[in-house]
Amino acid sequence: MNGKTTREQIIEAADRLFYQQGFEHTSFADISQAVNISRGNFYYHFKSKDEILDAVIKLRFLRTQTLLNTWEKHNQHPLERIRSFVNILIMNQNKIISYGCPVGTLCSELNKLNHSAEADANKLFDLFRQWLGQQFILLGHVDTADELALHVLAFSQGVATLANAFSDEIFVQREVNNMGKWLDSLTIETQHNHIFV
Amino acid sequence: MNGKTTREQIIEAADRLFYQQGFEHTSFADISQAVNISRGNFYYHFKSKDEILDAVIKLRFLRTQTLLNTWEKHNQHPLERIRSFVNILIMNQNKIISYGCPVGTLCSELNKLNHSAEADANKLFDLFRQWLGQQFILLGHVDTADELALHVLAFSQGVATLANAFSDEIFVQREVNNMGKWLDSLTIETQHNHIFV
DNA sequence: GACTCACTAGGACACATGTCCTATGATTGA
DNA sequence: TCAATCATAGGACATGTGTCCTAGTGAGTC
Repeated sequence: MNGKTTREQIIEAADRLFYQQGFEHTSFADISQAVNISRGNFYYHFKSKDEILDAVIKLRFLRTQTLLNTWEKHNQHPLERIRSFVNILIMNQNKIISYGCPVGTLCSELNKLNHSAEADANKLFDLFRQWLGQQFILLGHVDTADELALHVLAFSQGVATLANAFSDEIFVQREVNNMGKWLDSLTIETQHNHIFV
Repeated sequence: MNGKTTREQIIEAADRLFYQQGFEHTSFADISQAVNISRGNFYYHFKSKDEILDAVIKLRFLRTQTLLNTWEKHNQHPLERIRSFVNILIMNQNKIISYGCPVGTLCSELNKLNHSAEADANKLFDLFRQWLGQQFILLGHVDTADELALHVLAFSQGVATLANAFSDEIFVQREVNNMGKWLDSLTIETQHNHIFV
């Protein structure tokens, strides 16, 4: 129909619905309705609901990697790359206000469900963490790179959670500005370091 | 048995289980087992599961109010009150690492469930927001009180989310220290203002 | 002792859900 | 053209769940 295989359509619909409604609260009926296939046909493509979850996490993982690579290519300066990350909050503002952060809310839910896929979901956080850490290393903050990475990550999670609870765009913009200034102050301290990769 | 009415026991068990397992994932069987009563007996005390959720949110709301009042009594200085808030992350470290923030995760879940109680749950956030704002006003930050309150709230949410995902105590302690320094810098800027209530 | 009433136990009921099975149509390759 | 494989539809099945109903218990009261 639209060039995508049924399997791909299922994964993408599941990805969207898991984000909007949560994993547990999304039924096979929901997904099959979204893809317009029968519920029984489902098990030809996936042996279980958990298998779909795995596929969704894998998809998000690959998408994230692609995104990070894009930011690296489009921004010579590590600081600008970090700004790209922070700017997701603006770019995806509407979605975040409606449904929160896709990564944070998924990890949180799987944690409560005591689901075995929790570790895989946490790897999404790890991906950002490693990448941000790498940028801070390039900025010269070798010793504190991981701490700074976690700080930026925590910032984004906090803003996403409250943006969702309060549906407040202005708050998001203001916090992103704050974070921008904080990033500036980091570079000023080490502006002698101009070797980037 | 232990001086509590059955109704109270149900609410407290539900409060704990909703926190640990999530609202939807907690069944009547879970709660009745925790309280040691039959599942059927349940509907004598509550007409529906949603009614239990309402009672749990109400309980949390009252507990929070009590907590905030305690902090006000025990700390003359608004800055110390705010520090008390930030220190929940340390005080409840183990729970937060295991299950995240009770408020944040509940609001997030109810949002995904499109549950009518979401608004009530968000009032828990509002309670902290108003209270923190009040303290910042007392500190002299009249115009930016609400912004600062949201900033501190977002901070706590971000730290709780990552603490849960990474199970990292050191990260929590470090971020709390950072926030402490940030609070110091706020007072230094306005240390001429010494009128507190 | 009879009565009331708060409280409890146990099971029935309808419904949704994840899973599985079988039959049928579509596509492909020799 | 025909057989084999892919893909799909539809329904069966067991299970768990929220909800509801009815019978029973036990303490207190007249």
